[in-house]
Amino acid sequence: MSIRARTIEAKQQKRQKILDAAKELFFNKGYYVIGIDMITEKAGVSTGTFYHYYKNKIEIYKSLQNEGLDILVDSIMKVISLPRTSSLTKLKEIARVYFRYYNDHREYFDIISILSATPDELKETQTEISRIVDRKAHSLLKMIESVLIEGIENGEFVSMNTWKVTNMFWGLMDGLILLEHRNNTLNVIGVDLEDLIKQALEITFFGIVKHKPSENRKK
Amino acid sequence: MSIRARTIEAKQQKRQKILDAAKELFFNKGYYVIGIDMITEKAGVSTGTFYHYYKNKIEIYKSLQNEGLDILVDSIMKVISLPRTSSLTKLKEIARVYFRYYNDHREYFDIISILSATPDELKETQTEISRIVDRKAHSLLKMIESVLIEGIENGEFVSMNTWKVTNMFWGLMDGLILLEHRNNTLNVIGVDLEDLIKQALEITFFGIVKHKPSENRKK
Amino acid sequence: MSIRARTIEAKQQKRQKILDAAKELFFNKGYYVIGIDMITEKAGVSTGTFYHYYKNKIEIYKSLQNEGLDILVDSIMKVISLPRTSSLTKLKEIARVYFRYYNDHREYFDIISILSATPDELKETQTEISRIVDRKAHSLLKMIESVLIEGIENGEFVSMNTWKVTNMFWGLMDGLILLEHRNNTLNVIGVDLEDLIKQALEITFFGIVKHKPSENRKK
Amino acid sequence: MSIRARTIEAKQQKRQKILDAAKELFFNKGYYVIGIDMITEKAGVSTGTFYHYYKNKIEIYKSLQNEGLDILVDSIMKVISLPRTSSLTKLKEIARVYFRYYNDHREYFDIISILSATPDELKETQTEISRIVDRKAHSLLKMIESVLIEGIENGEFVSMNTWKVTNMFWGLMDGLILLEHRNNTLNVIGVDLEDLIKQALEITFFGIVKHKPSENRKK
DNA sequence: AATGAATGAGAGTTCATTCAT
DNA sequence: CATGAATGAACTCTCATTCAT
Repeated sequence: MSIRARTIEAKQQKRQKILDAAKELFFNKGYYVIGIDMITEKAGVSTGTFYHYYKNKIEIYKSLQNEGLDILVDSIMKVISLPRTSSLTKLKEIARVYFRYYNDHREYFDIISILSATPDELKETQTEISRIVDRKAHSLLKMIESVLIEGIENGEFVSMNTWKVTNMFWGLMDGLILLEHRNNTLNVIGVDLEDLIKQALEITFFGIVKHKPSENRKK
Repeated sequence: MSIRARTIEAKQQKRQKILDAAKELFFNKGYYVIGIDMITEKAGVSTGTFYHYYKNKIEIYKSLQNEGLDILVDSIMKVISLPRTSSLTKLKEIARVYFRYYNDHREYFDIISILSATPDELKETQTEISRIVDRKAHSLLKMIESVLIEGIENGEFVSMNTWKVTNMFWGLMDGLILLEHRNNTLNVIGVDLEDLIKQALEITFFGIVKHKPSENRKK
Repeated sequence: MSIRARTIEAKQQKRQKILDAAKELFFNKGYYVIGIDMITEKAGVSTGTFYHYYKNKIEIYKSLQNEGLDILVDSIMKVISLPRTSSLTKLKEIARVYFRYYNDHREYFDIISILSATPDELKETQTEISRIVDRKAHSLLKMIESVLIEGIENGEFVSMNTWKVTNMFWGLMDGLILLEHRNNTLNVIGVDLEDLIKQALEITFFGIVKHKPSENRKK
Repeated sequence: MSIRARTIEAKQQKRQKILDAAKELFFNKGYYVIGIDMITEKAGVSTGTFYHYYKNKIEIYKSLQNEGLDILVDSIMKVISLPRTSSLTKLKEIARVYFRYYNDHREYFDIISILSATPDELKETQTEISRIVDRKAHSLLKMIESVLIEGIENGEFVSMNTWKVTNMFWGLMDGLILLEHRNNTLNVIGVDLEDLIKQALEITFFGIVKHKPSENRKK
């Protein structure tokens, strides 16, 4: 490895070090409580270095969203491109993947949670990374919508407003995970989150799958 | 009405005016984004007046929690003291009441949401109002627990850790409402929140009600 | 006593109550630390009432100086008008009286201490009471000067700049009392303040009394 | 001198510039009258810069006490370590050194004056510098006490409570200097402060030195 | 005469961001 | 590239004083 390469790598490492420090801090305390100084101190760099790698406080928050989204998108892409899999199964798999993501990358959860209340500034400011994140989140939902469209086309699902249902589907998962995120006491009575999600989805999907006459769901 | 009485009322009105301004602002933008100046400007009072009525920023936030909780507690009390009502029905009624509360007093939702992420300061500072709010929230859950205990005693429910189940029950409702709160698109496919809550509770209660042999729940 | 008289008296009492509260507070904590609210609360009156009796914060401080000075001036006047008393004895008596004043009215000491560092505002603002206090303090020194002049005239003292010596004489006493005021440990080795003052004055007076050739300063 | 060194020096200079501005202002007007803005304006720096160098208003005041104490302690240390000098002479020298200190560093006098009334906050807050100042003041008195102990051991002084006498000794000097500090008119009649201190100490020391029967106190 | 609610300038302090070195 | 000193607007909060009742 050349010196030049090592230097470039070293830079990337520094950038990541800052991001990691910010990730942990934002996750624990939230956007407003964390100051730049706390991040630089934890990362072991100077203020100037911070601003060398990130334009401002909002930018690093967006970068975290970006990083977190990348991991999630990757996992969901894999599910969607599964061959010989029913659309309903894919949706269920997507839910399971999201749940796994929550379990394995808890640090990102609060930060990416797309629909969650984001700092005001985040919404107003439109920087480069900001647009990337928005686009990525949008494309994530578009990917899910494609499953719904696929399902309609192959006769699994009834006709529907796919975009609205996509959003609702995501919101449902998000809400249920949040439920556990806030009070991890669900399994007290033998119901664990994964099960709850499954059942909640069943209820929801009841509305979108094409019913064979024999099927009956009593309330 | 005497002059004196009119004055006292006027004072109360001004206090409320400040609280209302704060309520709307906190609701829309969150604790950290809102400055005292924004509240006083909206309320049409001076900085000094604000601090005449509220000790500090945290205190007014707590006051909003208090006010919001009072409305909710009142409604739930009424349900609990219903005569000739099964414990299960009471729990379902409590859920419906909470949903109604969310619908009618949306301004308070983010602020009181007991399990939601509260500003760090709120947790640390222990003022008078702070203790009142904590006690009130606790007693709210205790009231719900009493329904569970009642249900166990009259043979409706199986034996269980009532306190943990109480928390779970509340978390479930809170999570589901939040789900709608974030993206109000649930009814797109004909499932409205009230229905969803009902069904979610059915799933949950399946774990705690005593089953007669004839009852069957197919999944 | 008529109702009117009783009312007037009541007013005086209220005025005094405020002054007493202020006296104790200023004495313990100093001018800047004490707020109007502390005074009114201690006195059991409203803010408005305070400003009814005293123009502002400075004014009540000056009033305390005035009251304190009155007591002191009275005592010193009595000494000065003593018949058949040498000027030197008078000066020594004045010192003793000042020492007694310090002992009996310690609350006033910090406040009146004429030469002590007074709040800046006090020096700059020129109100009615302000002028009275200044005049009174000045006349107190003038009274002392008169003893010196008397002493020169009757041959007890050498010729001198009486005004400067007066100031020095007062400063000496003030400084010595302050010495004790700050660390009341003088008597540790058997020297009590009264003695120290006496001796210090002896040293000082050695410079102003006319020495007979035979005189020798012993002890 | 390297660029780096020049920079470090520049930083120290700026820190000192702020301290000097504060010194003069505090000295002239007192702790409460001086605002941060006055200091920064005089020093020609911004508010932020002030807080870059000093944690808060109390801290810079303590820093001044620290700086002032350092100068004084240095001088007194030199006296104490004088070889072949009687303990009584050392005490007298300490007094002279303190008087010189007062003369040469008048700016510090009000600020360090250990026994003087310090702002309430200063007493209550326990910061790092706060502890340093307290320790330094205490060790200053301990140094003086060591002279007394030495004097007792070598038979110069009678047995006594050395700690109490130390405090009294310091208070005596402090009081006498304060006397002059307030009204610099002592020398009006040919008695200057240095002389007065000497004489006052003679009186005091008369109580602690071992008297040979032949000794007679004259002057 | 008495009240205390209302005022608002100004206090001390923080912190995201810039820029000379 | 990296530093961290410097900035200053903005923040929360205080308090002497006023004035309608």
